[in-house]
Amino acid sequence: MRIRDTLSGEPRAIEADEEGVVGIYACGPTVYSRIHIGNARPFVVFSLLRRFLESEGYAARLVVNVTDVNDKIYVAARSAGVPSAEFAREMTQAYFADTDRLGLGRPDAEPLATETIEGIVALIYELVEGGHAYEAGGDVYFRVRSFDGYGKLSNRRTEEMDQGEEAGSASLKEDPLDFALWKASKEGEDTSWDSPWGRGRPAWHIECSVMAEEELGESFAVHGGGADLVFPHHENEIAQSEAAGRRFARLWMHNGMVETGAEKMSKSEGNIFQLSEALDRYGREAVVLFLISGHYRQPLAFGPEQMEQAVAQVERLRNFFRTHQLGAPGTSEVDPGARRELFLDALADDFNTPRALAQVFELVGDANREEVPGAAEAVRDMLGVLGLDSIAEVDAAADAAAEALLAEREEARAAKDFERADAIRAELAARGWEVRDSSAGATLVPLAARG
RNA sequence: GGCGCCUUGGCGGAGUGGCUACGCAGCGGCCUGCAAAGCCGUUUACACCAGUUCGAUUCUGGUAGGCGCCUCCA
Repeated sequence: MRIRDTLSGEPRAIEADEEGVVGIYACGPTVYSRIHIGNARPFVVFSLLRRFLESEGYAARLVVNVTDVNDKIYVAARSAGVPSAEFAREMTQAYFADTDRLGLGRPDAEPLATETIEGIVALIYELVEGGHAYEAGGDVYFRVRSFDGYGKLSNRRTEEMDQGEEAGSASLKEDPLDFALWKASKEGEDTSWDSPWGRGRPAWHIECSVMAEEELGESFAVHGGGADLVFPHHENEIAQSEAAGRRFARLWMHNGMVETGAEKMSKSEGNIFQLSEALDRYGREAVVLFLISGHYRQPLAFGPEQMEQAVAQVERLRNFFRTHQLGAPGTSEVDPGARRELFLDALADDFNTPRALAQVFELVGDANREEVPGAAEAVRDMLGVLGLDSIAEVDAAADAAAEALLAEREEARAAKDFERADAIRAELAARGWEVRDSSAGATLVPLAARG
């Protein structure tokens, strides 16, 4: 299993630790609003990466944090008129509910920043003791120039960094490059904790350094997240953890952005499409399929047309299972096992999901042409690795009224009363059923959900 | 301005120094009472300009355009 490592810029093997565990830490959301399709991409990518690794025999452990204390949460809570802790709790629950609907299971651990305060304070204290951080007016800042490796992940040099920030404001920093580890409690902030530097709360980056270590140890296999986190978030995590003597992540993996039009979907751009709405309109299979229809590192275009395509692809796969049963007899030149190997090879090669999906569709096409023993099993297994084996499930049985109409239509057809038969077909369509005639008789299929 | 990435057929989106990616949509056909599903065929795809090469969409250089990060962001 090789993944393109952001730090070295090269494909590198994923290395399990001594216990044989592949620890994966993926940055989760800051819960100040419902998550959108773009936020769902890393959730899907890393959930499926864990799934694939497990299917390959690794013991994978996925940790996805929730950042539930943050400036934006204070702001959003205030405008919602509720205490920020309560607001964060509600949004965290909404995040769990929304991602549950993707049907990919939960990460193995989902730590909250607010439940990691003790460890956060301890690490900051350690950094201060080691000379890598300093207290100033109740805040604590990381001393960037004390860490030689700063900039190695995002390929920036400290000399070239924009230092013009906070022009005019009375910064307490020794150096404009320094970033906050701990922030003194301010007016209007209704959550705070005791620390050696007074009441306050953690700044943005520090919680991930601590949570990753608490859940996965001082060194772990993969650290992931959206490409927009490379700088400063992940750069700062490296600085915090490595300055404190940790080996930290052995490989960095970043997913590209979901774009609408030609722009990144982001809450600040206002061009968002909520995950829950996408699930309502297109169904979980189409949403998951859409999110893996492009390589994880590339930007991915989102739009109604793209989602309709995903719905149509799901339908094609579903139709395959409607007409191809498991345990099909016969012989064929087509080797489903070989397809499955190519599918797994594609995933093992920098998690190339579009290439893997092409193998699925190749086999579906082959088996639609001729009966291929084992094809249905292989397709279902491949989809299973991608969390999409629900597509193989048989349709819910039609209700009695629909079945009666279908029988009536069969009678009309037998009597060559096609006008009547077509009228019944329209009636069934209005009830959500599509009639499909075949030599084996007519069947009812649920109409596909379309946006 | 700095760093990184991208430009593939109507759309989405892989990939490769010479061999049909795949899917969606359109068109024609087969099948069908008609449809649907499925199958077959189909519209000379690789931004532009040079260079390397027997041969480049694939490598190198440049041009144009676009995106991301540099401030909160998956």
